[in-house]
Amino acid sequence: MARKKLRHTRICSESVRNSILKKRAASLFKKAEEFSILCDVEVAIIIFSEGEIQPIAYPSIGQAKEILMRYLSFSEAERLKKLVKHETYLLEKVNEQEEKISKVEKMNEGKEMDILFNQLVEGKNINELDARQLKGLLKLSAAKMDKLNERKKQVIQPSECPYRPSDFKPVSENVANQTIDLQDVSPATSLMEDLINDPWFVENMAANQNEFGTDEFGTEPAPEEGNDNNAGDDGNPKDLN
Amino acid sequence: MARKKLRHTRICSESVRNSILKKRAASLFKKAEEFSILCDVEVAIIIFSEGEIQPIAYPSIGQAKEILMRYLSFSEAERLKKLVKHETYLLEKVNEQEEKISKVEKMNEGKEMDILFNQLVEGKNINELDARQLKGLLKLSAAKMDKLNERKKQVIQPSECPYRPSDFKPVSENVANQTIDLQDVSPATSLMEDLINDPWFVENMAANQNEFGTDEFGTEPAPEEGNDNNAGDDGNPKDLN
DNA sequence: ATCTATTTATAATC
DNA sequence: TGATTATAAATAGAT
Repeated sequence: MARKKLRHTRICSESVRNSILKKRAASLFKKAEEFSILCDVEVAIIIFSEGEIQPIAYPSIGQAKEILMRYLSFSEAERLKKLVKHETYLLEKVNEQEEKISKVEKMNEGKEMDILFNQLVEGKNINELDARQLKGLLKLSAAKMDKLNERKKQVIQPSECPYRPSDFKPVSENVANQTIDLQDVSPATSLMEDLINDPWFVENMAANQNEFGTDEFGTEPAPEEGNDNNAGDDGNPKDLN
Repeated sequence: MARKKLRHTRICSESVRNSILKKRAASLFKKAEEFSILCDVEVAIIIFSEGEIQPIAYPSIGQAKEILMRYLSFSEAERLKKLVKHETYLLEKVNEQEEKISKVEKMNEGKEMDILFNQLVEGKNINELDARQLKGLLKLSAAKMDKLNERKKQVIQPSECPYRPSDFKPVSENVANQTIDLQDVSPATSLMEDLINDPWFVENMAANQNEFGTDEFGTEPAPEEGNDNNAGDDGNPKDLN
């Protein structure tokens, strides 16, 4: 600084200002260079001139960037942490959705089997089903059989449970209400009536005897008729496992 | 610089070096301040001293950070762009999953209605259903009615289609095979037999007459019996829309 | 820290 | 622009 005391205001003339800017920037960088060597420090300087997009930088734009990145590493790390957290959250959401789908699809499979079961009961030909459907139906049939056997034990040995258990619901409420009254007849008889009138039971019995898909109208009371017309079924189902 | 020409080598003494460092850093910042006012520029300086974690910065650590971030904005923007792209990808994946779920759930609803329909046919009491189930069943019943009516037209006017259409499958194949042969009897008769023996049709007729849930065994051929025991149903279903 | 002999930086001028 | 120069500012080393 010379000839006049330093001014603490902006230089009006643009040309002068630009001239001074160059000199001062060079000077500043020179001092920075000297400083960094003398004191063994890393110095980075960025100068943004109004209107200019590209800044002036020391030691160079690239090096300054590297130094500044290092300086910003702490807050950068925090920002990245948040972003990673958000990303993790989204991935978790995706996984949740996938689980939900597989759950619903499983439910769907169960319902499909229920429908197929009922269709079979109503007389659908077993030959129309594929292996997957047969497999699912066998599983469903086994479950229904288990329930029926359990009920059978309960009714055959009424001493342990003389009255109809409250949690037992006949498959067909109509049959129980109209044709049979468990309070009036012997349990064994009511069970047989119940089972005979239950299409599920009929179908399960047939399944257990390896005789799928009798071609009669399955929901019609079965035992009174001869079941000898198993049209279209050879009685030898393939091994589905 | 004074008393001796400037050294271009590192100061050995740590104490001296630190002393010089303070002076020079202050001087540098003073020049930077003067410069920024005089030339109307933004200046940011970062000084990393070896061993020190926290750097010395001008105009302040916070302001320097802001300026440096702006300087790095271009490469920063690119990084963020990539991250946002990844995030968008994940969000799209989530949306896809949600669509898939709603699709499967819709399918599920359809299957549930099918099951309910069959259960009703087998005698399930209409009172056990809730509004949603009734609504779904009404929809399903309407669809089944449409199909039946279509078939009715086809059979009543056999001139346009003298043989059984290949795409027509009786609901109960047994009934068609055993009790009725469409080739041998008049179309009208076979239709009536077909419909009378079809539990879906029976139930749909009942539904269309606003008489839900007769307490009889619904899969049993119905018309031969008096349908006057509509126990537990007042015949006035609520508006489900 | 303070002082001071020097060196450097630079505003104004050419 | 670039060089000159008078002078302000910076500062190494001593106190």
